[in-house]
Amino acid sequence: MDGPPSYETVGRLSRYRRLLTRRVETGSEGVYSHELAAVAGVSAAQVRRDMMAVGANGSPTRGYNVEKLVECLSVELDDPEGSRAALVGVGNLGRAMLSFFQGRRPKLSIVAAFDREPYKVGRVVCGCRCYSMDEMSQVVIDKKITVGIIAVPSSAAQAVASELEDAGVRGILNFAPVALRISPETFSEDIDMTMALERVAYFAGRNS
Amino acid sequence: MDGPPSYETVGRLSRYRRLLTRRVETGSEGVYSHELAAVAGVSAAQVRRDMMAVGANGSPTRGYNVEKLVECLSVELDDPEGSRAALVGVGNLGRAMLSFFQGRRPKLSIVAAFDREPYKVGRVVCGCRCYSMDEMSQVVIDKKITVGIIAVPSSAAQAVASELEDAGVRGILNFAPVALRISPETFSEDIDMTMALERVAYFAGRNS
DNA sequence: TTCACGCTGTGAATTCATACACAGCCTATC
DNA sequence: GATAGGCTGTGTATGAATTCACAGCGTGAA
Ligand SMILES: NC(=O)c1ccc[n+]([C@@H]2O[C@H](COP(=O)([O-])OP(=O)(O)OC[C@H]3O[C@@H](n4cnc5c(N)ncnc54)[C@H](O)[C@@H]3O)[C@@H](O)[C@H]2O)c1
Ligand SMILES: NC(=O)c1ccc[n+]([C@@H]2O[C@H](COP(=O)([O-])OP(=O)(O)OC[C@H]3O[C@@H](n4cnc5c(N)ncnc54)[C@H](O)[C@@H]3O)[C@@H](O)[C@H]2O)c1
Repeated sequence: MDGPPSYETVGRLSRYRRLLTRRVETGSEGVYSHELAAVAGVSAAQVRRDMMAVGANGSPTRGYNVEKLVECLSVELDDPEGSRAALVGVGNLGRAMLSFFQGRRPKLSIVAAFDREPYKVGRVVCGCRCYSMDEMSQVVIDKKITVGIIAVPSSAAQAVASELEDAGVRGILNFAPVALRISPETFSEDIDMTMALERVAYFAGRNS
Repeated sequence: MDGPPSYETVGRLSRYRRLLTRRVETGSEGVYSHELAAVAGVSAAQVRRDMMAVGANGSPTRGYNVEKLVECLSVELDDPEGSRAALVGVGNLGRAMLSFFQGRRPKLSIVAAFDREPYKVGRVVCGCRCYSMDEMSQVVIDKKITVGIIAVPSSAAQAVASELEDAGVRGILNFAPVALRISPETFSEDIDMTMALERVAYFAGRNS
């Protein structure tokens, strides 16, 4: 079970790091797989498997060293040069994203926003400048942007995805409820909030 | 492979319905599994399996009747009396949710908002009244609310989840990046946007 | 020094979702 | 009426992710 961490593993690694970052502030030295498992909401065996995937090793008596582990996870997760993201669609959701991610993580930040509405272009939202769509390819190159976030209406999502790809972006986080047709070179992940809410309503009714 | 639709299947059913709703407006009579599969971004076999799960059947020559199918999916997905949701945390993300879901679907709507900030209580945001946290148990009963949406900071998420459960909610959509400890009676789904963005950045770098 | 405990690391088993592959069928066509 | 084509419905296979289960080990106690 070696090789690069899988899709699911990478997601959990991200969560582990966030939880451990909190814990390091409380001054804990070590953490056991079952402790991390409890706060992360997974099994202890799962945690140990994930640790194997990043080559972290713990001691049977002290568990995993928290600081070492955060460092190890960061080496795996963060690009050494950092990653920069562009947000397309400065609407309600887009503004929420901008406000949330501004200045949160040095290695991963939203450095540009795009919108087609002329009255939004040129404005600075949450410390992030909004550009016109025409400027995308230039801005993506200048700012070394590798990630795009699509927060436009679903009717515009496919066009935006293609523009992002053409500009050189290699990862897309898509909030629009459409299946994007993109090159297999480009990684994409969809977050469909409507689907999620409908699913919760479905199973809430079933568990009544 | 009978029995109730699985977690993943329910999610796809929701997506199918949305896609088919658009299609019915264009006047299409029937749809083949491979057509629906293409727009949904899944395989044709997957579509047919999902159709089996809801007991929908198509004809080898005409495919599935679109109107019948939407009806069939709605019978499966929608509670006959409708589902009503409460949003907790009228911040950036909460307001985006409110504006997006207002008046969108008759069988699933956000009918109340809650926040602890006194200056938000009593205001109407996107047609939805904001209540104080003290009013939760009463409002949940009065409005027959079965679903809760958690959009508060992660430090407050567990407390809010417990309050929602105590009030009688049986399904929770959680945006805070913490694993909720809730009764197994209650269904919960997490949407962790930070994790999703970190994952996209990770695989974007890898596919460079 | 010896022993017992509890955790790590990991092969094996299990579970679950998805994809394959084809029998059966309906329709259109000749 | 016979035939060919293409799609549905589904048993089976494949593949991936998770869990089980335990050997190995370091530590602290007796
Ligand atoms: N809670 C939510 O907000 C929510 C929930 C579920 C799904 N979504 C999805 O997220 C996406 C965004 O939702 P929202 O609520 O922020 O929408 P919104 O209407 O508030 O914002 C959309 C923004 O995109 C811009 N835009 C439109 N077409 C564009 C184009 N071709 N190029 C560039 N910019 C363009 C608009 O000017 C606007 O600023 C939608 O696809 C929606 O389906 C949102
Ligand atoms: N793009 C985003 O907005 C984004 C991205 C990733 C994660 N999240 C998560 O979503 C959640 C909400 O994010 P946000 O950006 O909307 O935050 P926000 O700070 O804009 O809003 C939080 C709201 O919750 C209210 N609140 C705080 N404590 C409360 C309590 N105990 N009871 C009731 N209300 C309370 C606050 O008054 C505020 O209105 C957070 O957990 C965050 O981690 C958001």
